[in-house]
Amino acid sequence: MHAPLHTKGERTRATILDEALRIVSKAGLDGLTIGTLADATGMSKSGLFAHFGSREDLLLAVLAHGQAEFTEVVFQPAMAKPRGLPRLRAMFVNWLDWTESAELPGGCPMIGGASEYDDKPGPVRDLLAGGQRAWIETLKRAVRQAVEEDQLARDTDPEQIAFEIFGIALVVHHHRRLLGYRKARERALVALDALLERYALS
Amino acid sequence: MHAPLHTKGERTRATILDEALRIVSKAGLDGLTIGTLADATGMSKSGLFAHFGSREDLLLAVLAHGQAEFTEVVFQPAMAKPRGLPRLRAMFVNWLDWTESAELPGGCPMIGGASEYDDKPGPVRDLLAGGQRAWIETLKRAVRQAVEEDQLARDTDPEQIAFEIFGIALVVHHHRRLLGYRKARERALVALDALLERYALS
DNA sequence: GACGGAAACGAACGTTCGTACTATTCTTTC
DNA sequence: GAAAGAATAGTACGAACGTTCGTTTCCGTC
Repeated sequence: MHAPLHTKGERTRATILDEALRIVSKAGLDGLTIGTLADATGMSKSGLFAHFGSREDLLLAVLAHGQAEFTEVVFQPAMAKPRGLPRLRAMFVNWLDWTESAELPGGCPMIGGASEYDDKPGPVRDLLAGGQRAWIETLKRAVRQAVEEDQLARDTDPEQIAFEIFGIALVVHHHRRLLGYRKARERALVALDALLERYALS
Repeated sequence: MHAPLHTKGERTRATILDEALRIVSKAGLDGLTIGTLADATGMSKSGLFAHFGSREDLLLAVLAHGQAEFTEVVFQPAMAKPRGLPRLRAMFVNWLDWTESAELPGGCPMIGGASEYDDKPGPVRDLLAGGQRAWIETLKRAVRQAVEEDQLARDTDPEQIAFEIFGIALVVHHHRRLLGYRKARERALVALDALLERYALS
């Protein structure tokens, strides 16, 4: 799944980041403290701290780790699907799966981090925004390819679709996590189908 | 706008809550500390603290204050509109206005609080969830009335519409705040129109 | 198996957190 | 205007925060 990690430091660093991602998922970026992360990994604060040098660097490393996992779990499998709608649908479904993945007991760390850092300029916010912008571009590209493949109407607006898809994903996340809403996934698929139907070939 | 506040305590408590709501909007619920709130209001920590008795009670009071303002700014003006679609549209537009209101420099405190507390059971989460459930019910009621008024098809699914409307509001909030996306409002209105068009009378 | 560097530890720093107590100042009421 | 009570301030607390430092333990290499 990953390239082998030779040195001891790289291995523990990887396990730290795995654990940190889980904590961020549940407690948010603000909820990730050196002390609790040290306890969770069975390390000392100072031993763990030495791997990152500052808390901000830790946050950046955790988010980069999360983005890499997102790419691996959501994006790459979708790329195995045919261009256009099948790929777009796979991206969406994989995205929903990701947000309720067992390894993320508190939902997507990037979505959670977004609302925590949307008013805190700095590298963390920049990393989050960059990742999400890239993902939006990926969605738009899939829509454009669906137009090229004659699966959607030629006047389809990729950005509008990407915008609305993002909204569906956010409301699934929100309703399921805060409200315990069980029908979220089903409703999300209905919404996606309706959205794509809007731009169906006439 | 509000009932007059007789005692001094109630007045300072109100100004504290106003300031606290602004801080929560920008920094989140976790970002609201007794110390910073005391500084922002020009009070001492202990003097301010005495108004609430605990930090959790402070958070609950701030959220209740925010919910009351939401009702006043978003819900009540919409109730002045005719039943059905006009009212539903007003709810939506007022909601968007609310999230970019000048008094909320960091966006809607309830949306922000939702992702912070969706994995932290307790009174704060309960209050947030209760408020959002009530709002969803209000949206559904407006949709049902639109059906009764023969503005939407009889097989319209109010819950699906409320679900998707919530998603549009969330993505507006997200895109504008994290990504600085300027077209959010325009795209949201397009999305709402399309959503309602789906259930238009045939 | 010994050496050298990487990795982890333990203790302590200064700061801020929420909270508790006591004292002081200001409001309200007669 | 004085007494009573509410409202605010001052001080202190233990705990947790991120961070630094010197030391110790472990790993990889010759």
